Amino acid sequence: MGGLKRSHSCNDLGPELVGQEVTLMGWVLRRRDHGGVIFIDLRDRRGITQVVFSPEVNEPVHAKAHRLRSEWVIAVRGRVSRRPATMENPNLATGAIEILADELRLLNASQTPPFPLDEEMEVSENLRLKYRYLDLRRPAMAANLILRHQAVQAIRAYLNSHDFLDIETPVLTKSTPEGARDYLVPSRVNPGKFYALPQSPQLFKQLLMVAGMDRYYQVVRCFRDEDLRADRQPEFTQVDMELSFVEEEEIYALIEGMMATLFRETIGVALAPPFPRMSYAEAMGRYGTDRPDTRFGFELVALTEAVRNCGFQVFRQVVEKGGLVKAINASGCGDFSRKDLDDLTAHVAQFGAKGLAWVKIKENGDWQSPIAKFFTDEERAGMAGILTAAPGDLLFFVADQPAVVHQALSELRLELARRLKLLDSRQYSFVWVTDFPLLEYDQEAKRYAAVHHPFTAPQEEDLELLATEPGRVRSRAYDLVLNGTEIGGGSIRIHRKDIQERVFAALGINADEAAEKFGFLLQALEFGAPPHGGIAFGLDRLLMILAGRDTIRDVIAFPKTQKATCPLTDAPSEVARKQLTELSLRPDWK
RNA sequence: GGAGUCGUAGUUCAGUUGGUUAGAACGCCGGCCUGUCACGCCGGAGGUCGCGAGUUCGAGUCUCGUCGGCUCCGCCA
Repeated sequence: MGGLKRSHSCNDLGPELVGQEVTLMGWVLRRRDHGGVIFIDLRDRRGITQVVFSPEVNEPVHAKAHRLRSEWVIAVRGRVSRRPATMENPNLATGAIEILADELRLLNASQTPPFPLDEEMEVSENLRLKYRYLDLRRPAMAANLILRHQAVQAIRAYLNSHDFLDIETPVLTKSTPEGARDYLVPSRVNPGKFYALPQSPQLFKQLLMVAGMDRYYQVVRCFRDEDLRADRQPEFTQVDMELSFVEEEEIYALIEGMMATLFRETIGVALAPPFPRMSYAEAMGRYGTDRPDTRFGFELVALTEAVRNCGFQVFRQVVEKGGLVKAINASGCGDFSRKDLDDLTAHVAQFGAKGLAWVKIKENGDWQSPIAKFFTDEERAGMAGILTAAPGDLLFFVADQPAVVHQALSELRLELARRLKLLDSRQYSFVWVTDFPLLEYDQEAKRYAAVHHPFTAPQEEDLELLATEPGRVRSRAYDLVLNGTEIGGGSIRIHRKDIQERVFAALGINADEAAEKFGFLLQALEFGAPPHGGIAFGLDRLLMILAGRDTIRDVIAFPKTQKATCPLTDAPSEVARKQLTELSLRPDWK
């Protein structure tokens, strides 16, 4: 750099520095060449400063500036100059000043970038990922990484001040049954055996509690070999924590404080804890999902009893077969077109709904609906009353088995909210969802499976149901939901071996299998395991919401495509035959 | 495993019912320009229409397959 040293960033020059000589280093964002005078917008990750090359200041330097191109890396030495009042740029933090260049060093040239970096133009994701280092130069993307840094710092500071220890856990660990598909790593030293990458440090953090560490946290990478989504990557980051000698209330308060700190210190939003709470049963009943978006209404209303003996066969038969009939009052949507209704019907069809009955309430209260004729006046009035229907309203009904009704109406209310633009990304609606079932019946495997994970404690008063009606046992698990996204979840754990064994029994895991898969945990529980519990947050999802983005890829420096590839490095890739034989792997696909 | 959608210049897109030489904007290259900040003006270059078959006198356009991006279902304790 020829003895030059950067004195300031491209964002911290103001009128107070007028007359001072500074040296900036950065990338050429744009060149405006007027022949006589040349303007360069110089960019680094902190901001943009205008540099002026004038023949009156330094003719050779001015001549040199003609050659500058986009994304060239340069060093500029010059004097800070106040801009004439009419030429200030209010869009730039440094818009009151400019640099009169007296020296220009070309630190590196650049090819013309494959896509423009200077605006918010939508560029194909493939190209952005292939040239991610260019994509990340764009101020919006840089801001996401900066936000991520600030968020992690705020969380660490909060947990450090609450006496937590940051302890690392293994990345090469043991594959365990249940849960997501594992990423496997073959062991060279132990032919035919495999490590698994952790889906979460669950067992290790429990062992740390047995070890007396009391309060543990880690910002930790986790791996799940499942199909990707906008909010799911094969590797993602958890803020993982575990505490001894606590119960639910202490964890709720701790986390509410952490969220308040996080939101204040990153985006300057003041949250107002405590957050509302809702049981799983209530969430399913009112919203049809265990992660309700509580920013808007359109709640589900049960009509099963009201239609049990009604004249509409479709509803009656569903009820007779043990199904549900539920409805949403899309208040004020009576002007939806036939196409709107068709689109919404198609939308709920993807979630298994065989139909979507609708009713428009006319000015005189009459029903405009394909199904109006199947009901008596009394039946219509009864349902309208339950739904508090008023003229101009639009009612939607779904009749089916409970899971279908709930999913269809849950997705319907989200789609309605999107269409009506009710989703304000600057509104932050938290809710704790509690009292989850401990187990659910897996139709395919013909056995019960853990809703949360197998180490979640059952609620004391439901313990006796474990052997008789396992599906009715409630757990001490909780999720924190923000704007319809599950951002974190955890539970009070089982710390007694006898209860852990009873849960394994309910899961159909026999003693031998339990010993083989989790023997180390069971043994640890016999060596003075303290009562403990914890929670883990999906850092990427949390950041997506903080950044107002709709995919976690935008808050991850180097994410993967939906096919789990990396266009930048071309991972995954083939490996040499020798590498496979060293690992005792004998591929048979060629 | 399945559904949808997109793929045309470096980028973002348009391209009619299948019809002659595939367009625009931005970017790029050259020239002019002393106050711009998405500078302006003049000129120019730039295309395997993702790939492969098929239908047709003729395919960017229709059909089938395939590859890739994205969204979703299943899956994700």
